[in-house]
Amino acid sequence: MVEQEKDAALPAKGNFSEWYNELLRIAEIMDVRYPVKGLYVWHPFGFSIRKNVYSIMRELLDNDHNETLFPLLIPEHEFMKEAEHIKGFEDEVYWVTHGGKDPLEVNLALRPTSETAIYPMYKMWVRSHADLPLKLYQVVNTFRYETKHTRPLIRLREITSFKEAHTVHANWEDAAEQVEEAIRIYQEFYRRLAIPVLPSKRPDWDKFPGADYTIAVDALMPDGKTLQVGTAHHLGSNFAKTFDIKYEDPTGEQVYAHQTCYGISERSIASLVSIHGDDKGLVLPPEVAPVQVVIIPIIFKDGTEVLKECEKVKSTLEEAGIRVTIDASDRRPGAKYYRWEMKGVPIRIEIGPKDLKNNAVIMVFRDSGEKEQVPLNEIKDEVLKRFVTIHANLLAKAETALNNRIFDCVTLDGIQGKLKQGIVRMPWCGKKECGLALEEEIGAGILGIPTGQEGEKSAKCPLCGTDTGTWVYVARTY
RNA sequence: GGGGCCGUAGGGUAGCCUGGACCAUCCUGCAAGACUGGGGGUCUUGUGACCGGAGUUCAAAUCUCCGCGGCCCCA
Repeated sequence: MVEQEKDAALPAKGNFSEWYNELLRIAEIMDVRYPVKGLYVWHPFGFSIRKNVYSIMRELLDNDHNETLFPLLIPEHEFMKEAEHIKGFEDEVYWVTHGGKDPLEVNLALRPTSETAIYPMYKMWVRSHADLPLKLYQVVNTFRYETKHTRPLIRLREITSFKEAHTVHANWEDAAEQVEEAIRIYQEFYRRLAIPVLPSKRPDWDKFPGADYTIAVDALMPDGKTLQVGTAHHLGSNFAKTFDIKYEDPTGEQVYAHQTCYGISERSIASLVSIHGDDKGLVLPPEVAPVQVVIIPIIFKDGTEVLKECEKVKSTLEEAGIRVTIDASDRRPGAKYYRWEMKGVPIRIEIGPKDLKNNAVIMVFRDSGEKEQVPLNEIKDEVLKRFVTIHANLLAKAETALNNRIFDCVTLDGIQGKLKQGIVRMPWCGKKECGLALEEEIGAGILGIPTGQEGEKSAKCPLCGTDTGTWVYVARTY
């Protein structure tokens, strides 16, 4: 057994659950040892990934949204206004009931999401059709008292990185258009992370409490389960009526507004880490890698010359805006390779005495493992060029992995085997009884109807036998 | 919702069944030093733990109960 665990070795990715937990620890993304169930700590390295990921989100939203910040605490009487909404959340709300030793006159909810914090203010802010559309977002923590198995970045009691947007529109159609826009933004966001996602319209029983409908995007995890990594909700005028959000239209009439909200959380990072990572650790798209290039000096006896060259290469790259680190610690080079591979650094540059002689460096790429010699004066261009191809390669790989694991089934026979591997697409008549019976029968969830679906071949609902042209995604979900 | 398993240094473990020789084993990490350095180096020295509380007992890492935390399976 020569292959005994070297100290920081990961379990194989095939053992996903263990691999995931170990990766978060060894790659220094999350520390799960905080002594409260479901609450976890971001390591600075993980937080740096988060910063890079969320700056993409901000870039995409800042086109026509404004960032804002609302309070964490919501008074009970506001929280309790929307009946459907309460029903959806009441079992998982944390309540603040005391100030010091004294009971509060009005209990305060820790936001599980911010509709009921934001909309009382929207009531005051929205006056005229000229105020619309109103598009705000915030990145905040939210709290849900999860009773199920909690998991870092995936199922949390404190969601630390909830990006929620809340928009107000003049009519239902404008709001519907905004929901589509939200899904386009999310798909672009995930494209930048090299993650393919599947948008679908959630079945009625699975929509956001208080919404007209919900469209969500799901990513496929390595173990074949899907992870819901973004949602967009058409709220109709349901909340507008409850919170009395009205505007004066051009004819001078007071009418209820229509609203949407859409959110993404650190589940985006769970999918990022899980989908690209491999047996050696993280694999990060260059755009979000905290360290984009690591330089490893190869030192024999006196390392002065080598280190000088490393510094020169570093400044060259930094001038091009690249995030570079030199690992001059006194570990063996091999140990450094493993360490930085674990951390997902897209490009490694090795510089030793041989390279000084050749006026070149050795470049190694994390995604493919490929090695090449690059002349000193071409380093910057090569790195920038490779950043592009690495991203393309990761995306292509992930797309292939996804497409290979979507299976069409027209009957329930053999469906279990497929569900173990990934997502099943099957006909469904659209009736709730059939949907729930199906979920019960196969022990998996209906994700929803793929958006933009039309002209599908007609088939029979495997439960009731009705002809239908509607196909749905079905999967085991997180 | 139901059932099961588990908790020993920063990480992984031995010891637990059958209480005593355990001021607790080994690997790894960490700190210091020396030789080293193109894929996880070697040696020396040092550092660090029985989840919390209550109970049983002459004696608890070990047995019992409660709490907290983790993992797995089924619905």
